[in-house]
Amino acid sequence: MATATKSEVVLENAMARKLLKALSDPLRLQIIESLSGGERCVCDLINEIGLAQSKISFHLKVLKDAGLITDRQTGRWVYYQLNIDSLNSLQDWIELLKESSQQPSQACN
Amino acid sequence: MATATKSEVVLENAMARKLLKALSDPLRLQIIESLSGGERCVCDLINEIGLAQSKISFHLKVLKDAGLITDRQTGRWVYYQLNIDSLNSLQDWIELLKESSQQPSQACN
DNA sequence: TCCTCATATCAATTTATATTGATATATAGA
DNA sequence: TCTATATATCAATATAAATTGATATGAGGA
Repeated sequence: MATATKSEVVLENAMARKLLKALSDPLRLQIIESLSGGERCVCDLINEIGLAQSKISFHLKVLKDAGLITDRQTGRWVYYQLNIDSLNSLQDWIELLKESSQQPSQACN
Repeated sequence: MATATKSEVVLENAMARKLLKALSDPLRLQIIESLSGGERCVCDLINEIGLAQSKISFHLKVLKDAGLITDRQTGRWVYYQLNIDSLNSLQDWIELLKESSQQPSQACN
């Protein structure tokens, strides 16, 4: 069983909060799922998902601010990619939840 | 590496959507984190989190509807508990994302 | 039966978030 | 330098979600 100090848990929670918020929109999930197929430029996403460019850009920014994706510019194109580290963090957070809920339960009242 | 059929992936996605939405609120995360310490009745949560009862009840409903928690009534008390299965589903969904992003990337344009 | 307590629900309001359409920026090529 | 293209940003609006305070439900005990 992994161990985590209290301050590590607090950090995990803060990060999880940010990631979960960013993942709470269906359109952003579509983007994430698309990016799980590999790096894509914005124009690819626009074609694939079939939505307004400003909309896609807006949601890409939210995902990027949360650390879920990274970008890289080449000429006029900007390529976006999943950030696997952030997915690992989220998995770790869930793992911690599961672990602590397996401990003997507290008295209630 | 785990394998998943296309329809399984679609199901995973639909479930992930629901779970992530429910986890996108800070108060609900507090509740989840509290429940990770074991089963709690509503009054415990109210004391622990220090917020209005209607607020707590509202968010508990959201979490329950998403399948993240279960409840059990004893007399006048209702006890809530984390649903580990839902956490496993979420982990699986993240795992799928990670796996597919490790495959050779698609041509872009 | 009546009262109290734990919890749920509801309507009104507030607050947060997403969408839209337009415009700005910046790069590449003519 | 001028034009076309890719992407980002912004103000206005629309939509969705959370909060509040009040009331309803339903169980247990007097």
